[in-house]
Amino acid sequence: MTPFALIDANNFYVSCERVFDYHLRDRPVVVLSNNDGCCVARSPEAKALGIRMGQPFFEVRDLLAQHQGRALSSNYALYGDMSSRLMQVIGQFSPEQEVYSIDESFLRFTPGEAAGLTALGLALRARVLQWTGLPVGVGIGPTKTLAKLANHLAKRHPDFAAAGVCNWLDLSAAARAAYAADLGVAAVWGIGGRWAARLGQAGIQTVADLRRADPEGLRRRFNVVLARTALELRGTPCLALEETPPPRQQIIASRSFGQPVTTRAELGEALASHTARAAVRLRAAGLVTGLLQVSIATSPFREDEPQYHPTWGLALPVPTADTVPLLRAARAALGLIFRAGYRYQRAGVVLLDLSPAGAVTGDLFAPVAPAGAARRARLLDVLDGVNGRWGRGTLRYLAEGGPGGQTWRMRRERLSPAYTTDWAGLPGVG
DNA sequence: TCTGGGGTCCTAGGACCC
DNA sequence: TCTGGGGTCCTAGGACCC
Repeated sequence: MTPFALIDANNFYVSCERVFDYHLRDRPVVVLSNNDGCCVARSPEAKALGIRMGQPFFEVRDLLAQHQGRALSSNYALYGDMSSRLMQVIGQFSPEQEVYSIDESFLRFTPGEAAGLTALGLALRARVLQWTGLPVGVGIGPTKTLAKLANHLAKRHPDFAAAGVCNWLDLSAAARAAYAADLGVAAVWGIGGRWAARLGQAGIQTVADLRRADPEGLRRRFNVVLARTALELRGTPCLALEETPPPRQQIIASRSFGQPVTTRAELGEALASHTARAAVRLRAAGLVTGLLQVSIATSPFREDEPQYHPTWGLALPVPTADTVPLLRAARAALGLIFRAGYRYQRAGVVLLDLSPAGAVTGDLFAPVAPAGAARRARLLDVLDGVNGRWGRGTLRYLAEGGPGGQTWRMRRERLSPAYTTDWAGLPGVG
């Protein structure tokens, strides 16, 4: 049994702000989303006033003022900086660390370390507080899901809240059963409101119910994710520590408007700005994109108004991280979906089909009009190079069209090792 | 003209997480 | 009047290909 710990900061954004502003202590504080629209972090005092996660700010503005509360616009540069310090301190307690989100981290320990983990949790919590000023909760368990559950107890249950540490491994079987019977199934990692309702109808209401349920039956009746969750709750690990994050699949830049917009020009300006931001992040990650997707949408809250939320993706002629072709694609996509007469509330850009910059040479995408030996040789060359670097992946190449032609069509094929020796298997070649 | 399996890609939607 | 942003995974149907 290899124990896991989950460490996460309490009310992370608010706690970051409090480190630098003494006047924010001991009073209700919320941090707001973009456009100051919603409350995305709440101090304990704000939670005590009944302010919910994601609640629109205009609904709580008066309440907050009545209690001398403060509402802050978000400062992501600050939170990002505090996050790196937090992760660095946490990482001192185990060589095996997974940074799970901006304020959460898993650690894994060796079986031999299991006995001393409660003390380690207390020490970790004290050191993080002393070195960063951030309060954290620590949950320890034999699986990631149980570490998460223990963390939930550490932060919310009176038995653990004072220490801020809950070690599932230290609990007796009777104590585990009692806590599990006390917790609704929605307290489990991966089970949200919708699933909790569906499970409730099936007679599974508490964590204890879910631990009792037969995983194979859950898989048949619901899905494999739920079956895994049930196994993890019983102490059978199904989720591994992911020390190296999996490659990114998409980069999103989207925003709501402060007020509805109606013209294509306004949408175009917003999309240009989103595209530029996404391109900056793309380059920072050392990636290129092969597909840009644009979406615009009316406000789902205005049920009295006609709704329209189209999406359009355009393949880039050449995978790129340059802003100019991306801007051009975004404008073209907008032209294909824009309809006058709607009040649009948000616009966004998604970059998809990401691959490492420089992994494929531009040569591959140059016009290769004549079919034949030269072309095959060139494709084969590149395939070797790509396969060498990536193993399996997606290869894009020009199948038809030419420099003077009007049709530039992209074809894509899944790359498999066989293709390096069997070039004839590639559609459009030879 | 009909028959058939095995695939990929795209759009859309639902669910979850932080 | 004002209702976040950035991600993941899964499913389904239609178009298209071999």
